[in-house]
Amino acid sequence: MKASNVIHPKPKTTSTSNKSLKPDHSAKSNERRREIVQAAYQTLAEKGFEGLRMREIAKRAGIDHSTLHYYFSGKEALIDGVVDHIVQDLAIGRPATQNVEVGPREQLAGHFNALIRQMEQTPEMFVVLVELHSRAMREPALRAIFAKNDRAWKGFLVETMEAGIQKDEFQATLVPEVAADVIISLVRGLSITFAGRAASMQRPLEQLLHWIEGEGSRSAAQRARR
Amino acid sequence: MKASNVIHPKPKTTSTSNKSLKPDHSAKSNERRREIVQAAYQTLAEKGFEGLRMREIAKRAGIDHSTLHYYFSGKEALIDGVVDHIVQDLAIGRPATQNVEVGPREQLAGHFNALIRQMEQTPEMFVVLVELHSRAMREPALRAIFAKNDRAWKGFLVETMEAGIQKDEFQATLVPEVAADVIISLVRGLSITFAGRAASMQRPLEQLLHWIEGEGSRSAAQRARR
Amino acid sequence: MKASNVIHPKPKTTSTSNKSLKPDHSAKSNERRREIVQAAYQTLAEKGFEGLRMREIAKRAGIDHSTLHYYFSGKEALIDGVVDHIVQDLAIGRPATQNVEVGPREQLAGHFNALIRQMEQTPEMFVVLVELHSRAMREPALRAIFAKNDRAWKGFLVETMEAGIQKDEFQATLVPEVAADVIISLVRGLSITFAGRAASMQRPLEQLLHWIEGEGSRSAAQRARR
Amino acid sequence: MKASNVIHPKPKTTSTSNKSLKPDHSAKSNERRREIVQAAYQTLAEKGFEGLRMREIAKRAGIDHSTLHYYFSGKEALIDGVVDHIVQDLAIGRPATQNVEVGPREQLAGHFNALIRQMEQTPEMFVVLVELHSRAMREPALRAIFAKNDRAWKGFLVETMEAGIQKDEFQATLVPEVAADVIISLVRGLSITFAGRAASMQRPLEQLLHWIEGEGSRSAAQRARR
DNA sequence: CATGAATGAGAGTTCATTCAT
DNA sequence: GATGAATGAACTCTCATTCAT
Repeated sequence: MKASNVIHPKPKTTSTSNKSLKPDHSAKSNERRREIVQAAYQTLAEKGFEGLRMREIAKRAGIDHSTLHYYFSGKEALIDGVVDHIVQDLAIGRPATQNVEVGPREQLAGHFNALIRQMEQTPEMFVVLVELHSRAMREPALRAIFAKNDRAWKGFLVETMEAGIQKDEFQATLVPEVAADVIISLVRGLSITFAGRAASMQRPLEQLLHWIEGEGSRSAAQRARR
Repeated sequence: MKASNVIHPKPKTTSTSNKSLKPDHSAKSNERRREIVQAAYQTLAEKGFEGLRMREIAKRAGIDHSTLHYYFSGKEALIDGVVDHIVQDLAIGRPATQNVEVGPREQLAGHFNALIRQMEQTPEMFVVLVELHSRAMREPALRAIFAKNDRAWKGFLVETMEAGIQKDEFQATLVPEVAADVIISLVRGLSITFAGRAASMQRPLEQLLHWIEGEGSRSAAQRARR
Repeated sequence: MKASNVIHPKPKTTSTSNKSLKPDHSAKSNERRREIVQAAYQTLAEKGFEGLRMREIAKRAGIDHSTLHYYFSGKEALIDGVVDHIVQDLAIGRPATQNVEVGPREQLAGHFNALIRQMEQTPEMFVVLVELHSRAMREPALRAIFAKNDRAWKGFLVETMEAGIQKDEFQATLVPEVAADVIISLVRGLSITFAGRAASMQRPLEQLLHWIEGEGSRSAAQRARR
Repeated sequence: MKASNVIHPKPKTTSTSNKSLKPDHSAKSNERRREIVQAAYQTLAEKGFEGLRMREIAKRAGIDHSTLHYYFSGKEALIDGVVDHIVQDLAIGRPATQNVEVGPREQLAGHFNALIRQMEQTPEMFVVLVELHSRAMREPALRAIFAKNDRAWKGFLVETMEAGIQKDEFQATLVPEVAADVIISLVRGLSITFAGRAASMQRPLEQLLHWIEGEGSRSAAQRARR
């Protein structure tokens, strides 16, 4: 990188979510914005923030780089768009709440499997996530976004833990909040350690699940009996 | 026709480990190099790769930016220096092997505590590590360096696991390698999730330790008796 | 590890004739390119390659130096443009073939006069030519361009020599190819020796013409009779 | 080239011959200076002024680049040294005056042969000469040096012409000064056109010699008889 | 005498951004 | 709405030169 992105630092309006600058959300316009965000997302996955260039994003989106500035007021606004996009994907990919139809153990196992599948199918997502987490360490605004996201994730996990304990599927001594933290951070760490090798995440996650069930839990005992 | 001369004369040796280019450095010179790497390290922690500027590193090191090029052939070489530095620190901060004097459980607990302390005392280190891991996802050479580092770390953990199982301090059903993977990735994830809040890492790590000990292990039983 | 990103991303295609990179240029754009080449040409004449600076060329062309990079991908490409320009001028300033209307002797004399006039009117051209020939001694690609140009020039001269011999205007013993070599190199040498004093080239060129005619040639005899 | 030579243009003391700045010409010191000039000469031949770097010259001379500044006050002074060197070589390689022992025709033929041999043996010399002539077009001081050199060369040639005419070895109608100009410029031009192919210079020079002798001159007649 | 260290001016190049069309 | 042209600030890197040792 010769010239950097951060060239014109601008007043820095704490950024990260002052969207709504362009209120004319015609359907076509919104579609274009989505395409651009997608292009930015891919570029970010491949080059990182360090190598993220407006011109490349524009080219990938099939538009002129000037046109890009028509849809997004600047690089920061575009990055905000990418963050929004990924946060939405994250929300979609995660159960909003404990499903009463399936048991907690099954639910958690399903959650883990979903994560593994996602890493197999869209590995770029995890690359971008690490990139963003890295940036979040320096940008409070972004950190706040992830914190909020984590709270939602953790909420689901805590709910699942409590249900599991109650139904005697999980270890009784489990502290739901601590277990949720372990799950979140382990997944996060695994996506770095085993980047691009989703299959390798399986056994560690299984191990975690076993621990959560505990030796004497009903489900564990049942499975042992089988 | 090669129009202008010597514009970018570097053969570009794909770099990454042609250290020893400046082998016989006087003590003072080596000291300067260390200072510069330290400055680069701090700058990287604060600005990330995205905002890493030679001029700022130089200013931080208290030298002219061209002097910086006297010590390091270019930005790449300097970054290699930072990577070397952090990898060394990593090696130093980690037990090389299982200590026979203390029990495996104590050893592991000590390891976790050391990590927490390190995150309290040098939080930048973890910021830089995430930055580097992020970059490693795109750069095989860097990935290889971390892979090697992980192997050493995992080696120690596996050894500890085996010793713990043998001495009946750890769960007998434990698969040492899987447990080691869990530990490494959990620590990695925690350093992101709880960046700057080292204390919050404690309970998740304790939970992990309990799981590793298992309910019926001797040490757990002993501690329960007390 | 590729430390910094995109620092020198150019694949460096060894260049020299990847023209047509910007093929479909609007008339205005092409005009600008011509202006820039002209500015580069003038700067080269005044400062030589040694003192050729992108910023000065830009200033001379009345544009920002970064705009210059909009039209030419780099210094090399710009220099290639200058070479193209001068080679074209060279081709234009030289009869493509022997004109049947005028006699060979007259044709050659006219050629010499044209050269003298050109040196009077555009002395920079010869300065640039020497600069380029100097560079060609080290750059095979440029040498090839001049070799091609020389072949065309020599072709015309050989044709003229042959016609002159046949029409008994030139010495019968003349070896056309050798004479052509003499002409080309003498002109080249005169433009150095008498740089900026075009008039001084006249007598040497007349002497050469006399020698080519020879003592007993018809035209010489005729002129002597008059 | 990124940074240029001409970086610190300095008052420009019209340069080109203010030597004697370092009066302590101990034998050893003078020897060193000669070595450095030789190194600069070679580098100039290979890279041209455009690529001439003090550090490379120093390395080639086997000394530190700082030491080079001890022997030469700066780049300009060193270049002056190279010019002096080549001008001396030029003087040595050329008969100071007409040799009465051998006939003028023989003398001239010998002169041409000597030039061809020199181009075979030390082609770099001609590369450097073109480089210097190119620069002389922009630097009056250097131009003056070459003018002086040319006067000496021309003096010898005129003398030879006159002797040849008198002894009836050369064409009676020859104008010695014009013929001398032709010789000088032809040689100059040939060294460019046939750079690195000294043998190709032979026939053009023979042609010139024949013309100078003229058809009916005694020597030509004699040779024809043989 | 010689050198390692340091400097500063400036080079080519990049890139986000703006503006007129 | 879209684009080609233009900008300027900032970047990495180079090099002749100087200075303390």
